[in-house]
Amino acid sequence: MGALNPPATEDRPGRDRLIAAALQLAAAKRSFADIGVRELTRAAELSPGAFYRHFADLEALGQEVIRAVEAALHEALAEVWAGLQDAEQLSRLSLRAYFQLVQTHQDAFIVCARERYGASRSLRAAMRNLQQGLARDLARVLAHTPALAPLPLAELEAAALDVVEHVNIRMLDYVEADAADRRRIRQSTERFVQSHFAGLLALRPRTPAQSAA
Amino acid sequence: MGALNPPATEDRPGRDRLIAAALQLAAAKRSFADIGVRELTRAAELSPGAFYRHFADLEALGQEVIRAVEAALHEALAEVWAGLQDAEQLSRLSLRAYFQLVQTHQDAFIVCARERYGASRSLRAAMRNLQQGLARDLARVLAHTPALAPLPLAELEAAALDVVEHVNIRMLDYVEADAADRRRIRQSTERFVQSHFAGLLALRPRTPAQSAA
DNA sequence: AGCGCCGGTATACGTTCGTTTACTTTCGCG
DNA sequence: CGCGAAAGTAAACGAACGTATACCGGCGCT
Repeated sequence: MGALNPPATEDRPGRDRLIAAALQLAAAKRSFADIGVRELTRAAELSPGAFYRHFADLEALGQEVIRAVEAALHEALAEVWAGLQDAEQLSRLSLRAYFQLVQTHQDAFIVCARERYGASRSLRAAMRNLQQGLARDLARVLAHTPALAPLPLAELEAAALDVVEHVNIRMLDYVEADAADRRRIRQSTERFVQSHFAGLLALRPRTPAQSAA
Repeated sequence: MGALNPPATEDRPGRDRLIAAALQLAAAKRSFADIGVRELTRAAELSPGAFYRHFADLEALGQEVIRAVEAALHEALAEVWAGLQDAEQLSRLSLRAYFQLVQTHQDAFIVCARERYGASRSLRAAMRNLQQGLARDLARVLAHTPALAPLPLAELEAAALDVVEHVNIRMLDYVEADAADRRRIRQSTERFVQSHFAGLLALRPRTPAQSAA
């Protein structure tokens, strides 16, 4: 997608202007559902009809943005996880990469994060999918750490999903905060992650052989 | 407020019809911001102008609904916490009361919960306030349980806020789920709470006394 | 050279909307 | 009884909206 990965092979300036304008407007207005086609084309300096040359409706545009965000997220985290040598650093490095990514693509990430609770059923579903995919990947990585390896994968995935959801929300506060608060939010988010997995282990019955969920 | 606490001393049928219709519409459309005055008055079988006899705008109506929800929540939880004799039962009983309340006032609770991430800055703030108040009350109760008493109150409040936020989100899934999924969601929410506080204790440097709550 | 598609424009149609205004009805109360 | 406030109505205003249609220039091909 144009706005995140510079176009390379594709060259559709009008389309890219539409996406960029949509991100700006949606970031300001809280959701794709809150922007109108006319308003959007006005911001992109196009005529109203031009929108339909590229998208069937605003939801289609939203779906594309979410796909792009998912790709960027996946790539960044895969890189972190590939170069990981110390399991202790997993949460710190992952969260660092995540918040960095958010900072460079603020609008896209904010808008997608909000869409998780937004008006459009299909965009909500797309975001839930994104989160579940992320949680599955994360759980696989967690399963390779010595501390968490004994836990059943399903439990790791559930916990990972809790974490992903929590981070999603904290990020919404993050982008609206000033520098000092941002540091605080990053720290408390990391505490949350640590604490959540620590609790998972602490609640595990003493003998790992016994498991009934 | 009319829709939650039957009117008693106050009798303003038009106003109550407006609130009821707003809850229905907002629950269907995902937010107060997505309904229009005309649409609302049409649903309430009033003329468009009638709305302004009762509210300055839709946000004012939203504020009132949030106040009512806050009152209902506060009352129900205060009752649970007052009659509590076993600290082990805190999370189970609180969540039971909460989900019960949600079930009987579905629309109001859904809409408010969503407004936490919604388009209106002031409604978002109101919901954040509600959550913080809840977290403060909860932290005070937690501070009286033997297991958590040694933790600093600020830490308890932060953890309580995490819990409140998590529950808020799970509830959104809850109301859209069928009976079987609802049971699952209630259980996993309780696991989350347990695990979160267990992790808080586990990460505490010097606390050999265990007895997980 | 000619054809067709792609991305763009201008324009028009019918809705829907928020809000204001001026008028009416009802009713508690001094 | 009379009157003022509260709660309702109808009607009108201009504005914004989504979408359809018809038209046009440039580009890539054959």
